[in-house]
Amino acid sequence: MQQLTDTADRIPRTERGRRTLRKLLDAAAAEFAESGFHEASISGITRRAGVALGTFYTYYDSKDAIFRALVSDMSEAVGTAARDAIEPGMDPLAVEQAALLAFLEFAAEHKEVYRIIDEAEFVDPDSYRAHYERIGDRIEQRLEAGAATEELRADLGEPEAWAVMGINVFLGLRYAIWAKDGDPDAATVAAAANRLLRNGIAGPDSD
Amino acid sequence: MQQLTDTADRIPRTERGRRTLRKLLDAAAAEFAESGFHEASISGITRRAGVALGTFYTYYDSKDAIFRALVSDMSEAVGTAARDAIEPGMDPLAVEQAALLAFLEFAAEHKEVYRIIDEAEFVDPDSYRAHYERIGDRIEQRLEAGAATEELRADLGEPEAWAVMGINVFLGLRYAIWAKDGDPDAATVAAAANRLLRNGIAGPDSD
DNA sequence: CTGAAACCTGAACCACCTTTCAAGTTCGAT
DNA sequence: ATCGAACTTGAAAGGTGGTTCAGGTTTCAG
Repeated sequence: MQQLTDTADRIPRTERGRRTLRKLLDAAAAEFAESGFHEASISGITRRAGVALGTFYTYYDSKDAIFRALVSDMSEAVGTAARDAIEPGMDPLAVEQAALLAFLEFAAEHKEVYRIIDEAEFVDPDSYRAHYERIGDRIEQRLEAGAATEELRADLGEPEAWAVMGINVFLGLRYAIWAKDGDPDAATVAAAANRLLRNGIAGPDSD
Repeated sequence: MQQLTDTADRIPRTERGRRTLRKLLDAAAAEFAESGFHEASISGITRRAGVALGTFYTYYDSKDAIFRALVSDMSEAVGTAARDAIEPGMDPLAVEQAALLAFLEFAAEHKEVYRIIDEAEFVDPDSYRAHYERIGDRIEQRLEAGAATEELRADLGEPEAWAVMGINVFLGLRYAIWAKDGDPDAATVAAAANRLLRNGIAGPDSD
């Protein structure tokens, strides 16, 4: 879409510039979350940020560019939230439970992140795919580490990692983004998912 | 967005009209799949369909309207594909495996369905949510039926249903939409998922 | 055959929004 | 204090594409 070395965003050299850049990013997050990428307008972003329209182009080359910057930020924030929840010494299943719980809480707290990353599927498909592949890889590594200590089955791989990721994302969608009155709380949901991982869903009469 | 009884699409009364409507729907599916909702243009749709621009408005009130019609069609097609895979007499875990396998094959065959339904999250959020809630409900019913015969655990509910749905959707994303050379085939993936449902992922040393 | 309804046509209208730019203001190193 | 660079401004250019509409063509029931 652009030249080779074009990273699209300019690094501000003064304090005022840094403040303006931050205001633009915050405003863009709010605007994209509220209106979606295409309904969002640059004039909407600059209005929220309290700067003139032209100022936008001092920092970003296009609407796409600021969206990409936002996706990259948020993708990292999601990863950080999950990683921070993991304490050394946890067994592999406890790790998965803690990661899911952290994710559910993060998603409830930052619904806009969910929406913006989802919309990247259409605005910036490469980042979208990279986001999920990165998370999938990380889960797969955790599963393999668990297999190495025989606390998890030995035959776990990419399909199981994507299955775990799917569980997490859909429970986030249902219980964080689409939360309803009377829903179980995040810890209860995470515990249910962990029971599934621990024992499966088969019953007493299962064979 | 419109009047009360406005269903937006007009039912053709002549044979020619029915042919034109079908051409428009097919063209719209192709156009939306290739370009996404916003990049897609009505003139692109009518060009593909081989009709004049104005003809579009004989059948649909807006770009949104034909998109909604498409989402509704496709949501139904996904449900049908899964349901047709289920044979009477299957035990509950075999049912889940068959449904997933059918879904993976359907998704690989109709990648455009995946994309269009996903994009409904932004173009027509109510349909998107309705789509997943309907599928979630159906899975939950299957789990409860399995619990009733004690072939599945008794404590399964909505969280487990959404977990199963998440597994299915993400395995579809990874192995149908983003298929790579050297990937396991659909049956292998479905079997891996079913092992997870059957036994969980815990290993010999798990407690 | 006939005529009214259904259907088709495509140029033009129009609203909206991204992006540019020339001119003015503020910052901060020296 | 000074001056060049950084930053800001907002009007207007330039494009795009959804939607309308008046007039022509086709269909099909009677």
